Amino acid sequence: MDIEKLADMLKALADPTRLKMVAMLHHRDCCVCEFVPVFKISQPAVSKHLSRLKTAGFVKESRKGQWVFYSLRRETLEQVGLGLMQLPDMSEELNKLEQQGLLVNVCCE
Amino acid sequence: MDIEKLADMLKALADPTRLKMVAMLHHRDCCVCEFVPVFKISQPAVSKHLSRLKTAGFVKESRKGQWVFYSLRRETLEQVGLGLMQLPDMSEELNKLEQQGLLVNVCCE
DNA sequence: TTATCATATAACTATATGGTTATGCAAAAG
DNA sequence: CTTTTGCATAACCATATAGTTATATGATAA
Repeated sequence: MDIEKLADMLKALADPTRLKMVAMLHHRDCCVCEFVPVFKISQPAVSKHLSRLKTAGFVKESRKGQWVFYSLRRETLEQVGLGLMQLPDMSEELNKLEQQGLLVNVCCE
Repeated sequence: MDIEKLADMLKALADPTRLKMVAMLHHRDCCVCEFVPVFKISQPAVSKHLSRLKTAGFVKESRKGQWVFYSLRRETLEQVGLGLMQLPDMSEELNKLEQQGLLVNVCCE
């Protein structure tokens, strides 16, 4: 995965409120008005957090009558886990450093 | 793992520069002055990123003469991966909602 | 000792982030 | 049709974040 994309997905998760939202959605789909009393923040704040999670691909929404329910896209969470285990190869950057003589060589280590 | 702690660790990773630093350290220990030409940011900026990674437990430092080399703490990365797979149980929060009659029940779904 | 190099920290700045209130719209209820 | 409920968006504000330059410190070189 592109490292900029991975960083953006991590940023979407890197907030206690959004992490707890994901944990709740692990149990059960939830609608916006159910999150409000749990986190004790305003409804627009909840909507913005869910929008952030949606943009990053962690949740999808579906309207049920007057409610909008959010559900977890578990495969996206797995992608992030995999992405962390398989970080992109940076050896080219290190090779460039070596060609420019910018690698530090410590004697007697 | 505590969800606040996990969020904080994710925040430390959720930056393209720091993610690339971790990827580089996956190959080889690096000192501060090696990162500077790779990321084209100032030396203090590099130091601050490394300090953030260190506080979160992702790297450790060791002085080698005049240089300070940073190395990866791979077990911390694994902890984060595990933490994402085993998010804390939020069923208690859902039970509270149910007791308060705040769970939405959609008919005919 | 003095000068230089590598690094860390302090002070500052611009932008990102997470919250708020106000408001508009869609769906359900009266 | 009118009112109410649930949600999203806009505008705004305070704090966090990521960069900068200036400077202090520790280790090496002269």
